[in-house]
Amino acid sequence: MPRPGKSSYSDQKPPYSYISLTAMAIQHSAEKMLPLSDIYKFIMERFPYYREHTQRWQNSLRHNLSFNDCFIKIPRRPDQPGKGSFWALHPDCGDMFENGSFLRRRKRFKVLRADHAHLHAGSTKGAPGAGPGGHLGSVGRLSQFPPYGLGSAAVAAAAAAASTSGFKHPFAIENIIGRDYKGVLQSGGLPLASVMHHLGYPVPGQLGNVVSSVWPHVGVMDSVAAAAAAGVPVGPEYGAFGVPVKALCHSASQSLPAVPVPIKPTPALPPVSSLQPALTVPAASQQPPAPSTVCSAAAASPVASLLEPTAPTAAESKGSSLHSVLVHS
DNA sequence: TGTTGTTTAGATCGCT
DNA sequence: AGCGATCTAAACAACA
Repeated sequence: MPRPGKSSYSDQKPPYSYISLTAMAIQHSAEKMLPLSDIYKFIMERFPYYREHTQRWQNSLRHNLSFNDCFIKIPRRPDQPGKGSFWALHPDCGDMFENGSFLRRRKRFKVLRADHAHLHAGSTKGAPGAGPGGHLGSVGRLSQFPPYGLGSAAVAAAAAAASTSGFKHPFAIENIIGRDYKGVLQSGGLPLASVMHHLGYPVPGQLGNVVSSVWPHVGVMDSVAAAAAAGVPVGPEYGAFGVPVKALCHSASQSLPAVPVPIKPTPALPPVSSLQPALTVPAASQQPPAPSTVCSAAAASPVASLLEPTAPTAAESKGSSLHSVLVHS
């Protein structure tokens, strides 16, 4: 896999995997979810390399969407007619990339299910031979979200939370598309606040307060300096692909975000301090206390709560015992 | 009919 | 060498 060098990406393949590119596109969107066609558009707009051989890479990209548990499919709302579903990032997948870098995944993201019997009983199209051994993905993911309402909103909220989790690497999404990311925060377009409000969370009136109080660990620094500090070659060519001069990153002194992520959405939230233990990385994950701990906390997000429907139907019960983990290699 | 989504299979590459 | 991640190709079904 080529690494960023001095030449432009315009004539060579970007060093990002399809998973990374897709994640970028989704993260870049205001709603933190995109239809397939918009994912195509995002990639083609930013990476001229992908303006050719579209059939090849788009097929691969679709394969990745279906295959990888880090992507969740969200049905369209009735008032949003169109082709295909929306795709979002699984709330837990923010910790998927090594040091937040989109150049490399540090571990595979998988959704594990305690009750594998449902895998066999609840299969949709039958797909003979497509047993659970190879692909836990499609049936184990969040395809059972309701086509409208809380599901999509919660996904957006969790995705937004995940996007602010702990990425600090110069190739993290904030640094790649940081200008827009930052703009969303500052322009009031952050879906998290509105969605949290929708879910009944207390939302500060001023978004600036949100940024400063909800993400006090978020600072602004020069991405080039960050890259240099990380020992990553940096060249001016990144500007062509939206890498900002100033990008968000996290200070080392802060490891936990103050985003309240209760197990289930409740009108009255417990004090953040009481939530802190739940926000820490589970011991089983054996992850260092990296700034990305919120990614694990996202497991307790509204999205995660949706994985446990209160009154599951036969189909919905496929996700009733679903939980996600980051599989360490 | 074209797009979207799923699945299978094989190849390549990097890491241990 | 073995394994996992990724890429590529292909077939097929469902849907707008």
